Amino acid sequence: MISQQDLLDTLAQVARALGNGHRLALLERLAQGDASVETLANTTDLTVGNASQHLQHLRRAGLVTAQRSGKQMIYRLTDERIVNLLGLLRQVAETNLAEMERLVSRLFAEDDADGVLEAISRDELLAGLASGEVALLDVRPEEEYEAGHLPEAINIPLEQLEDMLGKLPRDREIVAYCRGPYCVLSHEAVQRLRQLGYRVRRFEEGYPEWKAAGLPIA
Amino acid sequence: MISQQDLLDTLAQVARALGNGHRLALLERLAQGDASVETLANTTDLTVGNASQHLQHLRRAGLVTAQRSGKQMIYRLTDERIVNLLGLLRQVAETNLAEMERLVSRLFAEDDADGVLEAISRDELLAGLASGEVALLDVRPEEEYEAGHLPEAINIPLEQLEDMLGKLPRDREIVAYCRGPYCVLSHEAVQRLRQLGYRVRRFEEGYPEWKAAGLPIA
DNA sequence: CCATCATTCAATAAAACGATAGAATGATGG
DNA sequence: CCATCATTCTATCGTTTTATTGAATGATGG
Repeated sequence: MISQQDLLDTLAQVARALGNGHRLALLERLAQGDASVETLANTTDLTVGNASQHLQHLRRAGLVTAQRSGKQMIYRLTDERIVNLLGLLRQVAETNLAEMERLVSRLFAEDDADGVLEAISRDELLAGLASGEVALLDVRPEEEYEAGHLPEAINIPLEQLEDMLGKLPRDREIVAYCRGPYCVLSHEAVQRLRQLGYRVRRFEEGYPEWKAAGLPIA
Repeated sequence: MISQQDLLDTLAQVARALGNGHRLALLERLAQGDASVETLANTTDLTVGNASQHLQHLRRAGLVTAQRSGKQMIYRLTDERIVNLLGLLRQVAETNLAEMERLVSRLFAEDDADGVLEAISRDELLAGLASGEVALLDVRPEEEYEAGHLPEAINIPLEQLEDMLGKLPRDREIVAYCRGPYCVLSHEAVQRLRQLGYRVRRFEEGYPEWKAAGLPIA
């Protein structure tokens, strides 16, 4: 006989798959685009063997799928909603766990005592784009930009920021985005561009959240 | 120095708190309304000590809060969004984990070979209520009904179903609901009422989801 | 078919988790 | 203040999870 508890136990398996920082890092990386085990291992600072093991765990939980392409295994998220799930988990954690707020503020707000770096919300960004008052800047590595980006976004990887200033408009406010709410690339870019006199803010989300919301991508 | 990984590790702690069937059962019970440790232990088939331990775990993760009331500790969900989080987890699991689908169908669909018991969605229900074509039936125990229920819902606990048929209208379709998608009470009620000739369907969600969506409650 | 490369599997040890039983704490009513 | 009740804490043991290591598998190009 089947009870409701069996369902909850199975549900718990899925939640347990999310219950490891390394696996969350793998999922966040996969939200940028499909990748091989080696790529995933490199971008998450794991050994290949360890990454493989965590990916199997995620696969058993139905969160990722794997497909062979030549010598490599290419992993991908099974479902766009996983990004929504992570986003909601993040929101709940930030609201209700003091430790979380402490970490977030230490990661981001240290150089922002006056709050001028306040991030721009999705709705504000959509309005700014519609009115043509905002130019979008993608500061992720070129590879991730190529795998998908917000419409009309200019790509300047953070390392090359000062070398490619010519691509940035001076007549509009710039909104920088990167991998997601916890990615520091856009935060760093905003600080450096402000020093140079640009009018620039950070988008509070990133490419994966934009895509998971069903908004158009390029 | 703080890294993004520290944030993900903290986030993983919260996810790990969801990674146990008993704790999910406790959260589902709390979604019906606040409750004492003893009540929670009884409704989830745990010993009091064990329930207490799991509740501490949930509290450390920021998912529940406790407040003393006389001799008892009353626990509650810290955040309505936790219901949304569980709902999204459920959706992702059902879509991507074959095991999950198998369990759900074995729990519900055994006596429903012809699919006539198909559940009604939230949008359909709202339309039916607006047009007055639908009467709502809450088949949870009276105590949970009293703690909160959908507007205009009639309460007939499942055990007393046949004794209180007089409260049910004959001129409208009846929609039965209970604790949530995995709760079997409304499913059972629909089967028994159909045998008696009533026009009745099951609401595919439950009271907590309705409340978490910000819809009006009584 | 062989050498190579990417990935997975298998075995191990350390750490974390989960259930239980019994002691300790904290509030209540006499 | 004492007895009682609800809950939490402590200690223990068996199970599960995690990282590491090295061997095995599977596809590729010569």
